Amino acid sequence: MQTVTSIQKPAANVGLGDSSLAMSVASLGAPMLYARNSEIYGEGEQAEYVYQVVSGAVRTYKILSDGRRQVGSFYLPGDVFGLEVGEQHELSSEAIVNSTISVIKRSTLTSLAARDGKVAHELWALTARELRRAQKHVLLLVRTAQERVASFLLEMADRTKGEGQIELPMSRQDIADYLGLTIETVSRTLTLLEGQATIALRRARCVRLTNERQLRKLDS
Amino acid sequence: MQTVTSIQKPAANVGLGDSSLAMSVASLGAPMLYARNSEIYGEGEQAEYVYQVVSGAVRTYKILSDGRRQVGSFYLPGDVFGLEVGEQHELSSEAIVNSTISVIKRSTLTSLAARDGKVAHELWALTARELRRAQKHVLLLVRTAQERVASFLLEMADRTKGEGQIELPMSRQDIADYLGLTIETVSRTLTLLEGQATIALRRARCVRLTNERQLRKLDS
DNA sequence: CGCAACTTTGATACAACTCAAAAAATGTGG
DNA sequence: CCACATTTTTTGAGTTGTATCAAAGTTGCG
Repeated sequence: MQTVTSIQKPAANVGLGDSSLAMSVASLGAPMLYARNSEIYGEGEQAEYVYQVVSGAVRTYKILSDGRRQVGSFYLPGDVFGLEVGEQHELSSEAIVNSTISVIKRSTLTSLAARDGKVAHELWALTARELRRAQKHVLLLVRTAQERVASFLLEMADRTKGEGQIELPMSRQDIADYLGLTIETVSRTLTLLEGQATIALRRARCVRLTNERQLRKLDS
Repeated sequence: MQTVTSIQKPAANVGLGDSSLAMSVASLGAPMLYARNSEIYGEGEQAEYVYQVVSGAVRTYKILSDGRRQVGSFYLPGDVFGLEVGEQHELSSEAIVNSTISVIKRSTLTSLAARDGKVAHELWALTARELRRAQKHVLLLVRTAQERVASFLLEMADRTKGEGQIELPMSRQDIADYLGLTIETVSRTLTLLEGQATIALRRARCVRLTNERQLRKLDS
């Protein structure tokens, strides 16, 4: 499960970064293949690289003292992750499914930033985006299970733009660890939402949002 | 309760910022007085200024759709807050007690940053610090009430360095809204910790950590 | 001193967790 | 392609930690 392969061809531009930084990572980065469940970096490791998902999906997480895992974020194609200001990675990261990840040396970006204030601002803005994401995560964790799941589904729908149908790359355990719930509660809540005809579960990892208005009411 | 007063003398350097940015805010900023419970800025307002606590204490927060309040952070003397990369403030902020706050125009800092890469890096680092704080907050919210309260007390002790004795500027409601609990649960948990001789409550807002080892075990 | 705000304590309710097992999906080798 | 093994997901029954509702103490200020 630890397969990591460098591939030669630059991947097609996923076209999700309108920022010059995301473009830089895409154009200057080396595309690498990570197998499902393989580690990309570990918490506490030197933060030598910055990453961008080309295809697939990534989770970042921490292991708590009691053995539970808390997922910090999910990253989808176009998303940049692993950028640190300090020397070490704050969380660990793994590929959720077989993924292509563009990898660029952090020093390349920081030396670019030293000469170009625009790049420096992009790096700052990227960290600020992560901050807003974490702040939203805090707000999520004080809500009910229904509200957390509804919010998660809407977020995924927004980010995948899959015409009302979401293909979830992650397991119930991943979702539970992101939402601060158990897999049983996530499963039960999805079943409940299905019973209300708020969503339709075509398969376990394929969700159709049949009543987005109702979901947004729960989210709000 | 909305008293805000500009005062003339620069406040004494609180000496908590070894970063040049904190120094810049302290030296270039205008000291202002904010009365207890007065708003410093509101969510969604233009983020025209950056703030540093000189004396007193500040909370940032959001109001949820159901009327509950979630406190994002507490800021103590030396702490910089209200720095945004975007145009608007993400949270609201209020003085917890009568406070002196040093206020500086954000444009002053950003134009400094445009000429001095060191300053640009400081701004970035400050946002990264907020990100780490928010990530810790996420981890806090998935733990038990005892663990949350223990962690909060240790954090406050570290930040106030009050010789094992903490003078809390904030109410039980503030603490509850920070920890994602009710005031009753916070109160009961403090009583429980007191019963275990883990802490001593000299007065409601004055806590002595009598068994820090036990608290750290809960925090871990 | 006396009132208002804050904190603590008590009794009960309920949402989410735990433990357990069935059902469904996924992968593997013959 | 099917039979089997494994993993993942769902469902069920019972428990528990925290919330809610209610009231009694405290504290601090005007």
